Amino acid sequence: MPELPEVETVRLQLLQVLKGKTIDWVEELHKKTTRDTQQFADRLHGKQFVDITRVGKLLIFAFADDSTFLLAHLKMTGQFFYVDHDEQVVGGGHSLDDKSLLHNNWPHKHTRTAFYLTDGTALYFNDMRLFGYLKLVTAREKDTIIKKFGPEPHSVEFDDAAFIARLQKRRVSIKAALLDQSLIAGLGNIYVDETLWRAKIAPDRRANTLSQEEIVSIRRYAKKVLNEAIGAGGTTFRSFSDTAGKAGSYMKKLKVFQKNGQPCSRCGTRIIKTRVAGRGTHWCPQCQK
DNA sequence: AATTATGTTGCGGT
DNA sequence: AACCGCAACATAAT
Repeated sequence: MPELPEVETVRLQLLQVLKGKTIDWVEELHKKTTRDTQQFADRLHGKQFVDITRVGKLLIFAFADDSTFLLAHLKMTGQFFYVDHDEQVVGGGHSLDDKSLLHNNWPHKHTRTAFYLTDGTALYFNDMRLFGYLKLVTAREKDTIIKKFGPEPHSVEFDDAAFIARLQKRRVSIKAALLDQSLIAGLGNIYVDETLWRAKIAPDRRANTLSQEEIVSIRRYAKKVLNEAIGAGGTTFRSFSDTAGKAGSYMKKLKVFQKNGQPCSRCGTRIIKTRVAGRGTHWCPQCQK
């Protein structure tokens, strides 16, 4: 599920409900999720949420005690759910009529970590495939990790010239390059395919064969696609909605992802699905060159 | 029923 | 530094 727009959607939802709340105790239902952190539960007792930020697809929780930060990566199947007294659920990737999400059914099969708050509400981290992680770090460790990320496409610090220079040293496909979070942060499989269709670039082009104009165009459309997807509350191709019932609507705007066999909306040629950079890749063989 | 695919990244080896 | 393949894991679809 989550690329930058989905993680941003989760961030905004969680910030609304968690800000100012204090953790009473933490239950680790599967140790792998917190594998890198000793005394995970003990260290979070009494911590008060003050902010949630995001770098690429990584969520960063800040507390009133700024000696400690909680990093959360959803990877493929991580989801946060916040359950309040009225059994209203906030999170990602669930359908509203799923009765297993009622308060008295938590934690459930895929809940890996549960945060019980002092006001009686709870935050649950579910992760079916166990790739995601929760990790406690110091401010210094957090900064070291953040430095490894490239700029996000919409960032004011994004330097087109530096991006061009780095891409022109890469002999891998442009698809592989755009998935590399150290070059440009936030794109995943869906939004790379969508960006390249809009920029009219074939995903298997070697990065170092792109012109400066083409690279600038990629950045422009990456920014546009991500911003539109954030505005739509993200994309998911399984049932998805948030408590307001509007999240996940970017699905309707997809041009190529999971559209194989359907006519390209620009030229009518059938969209194909091939394997590029080891990933299922959707594109128009006619208008992407 | 076995094989294949799935939204992400990190590692080890070249 | 860049790159490639594979690994982590669970489940649904073919």
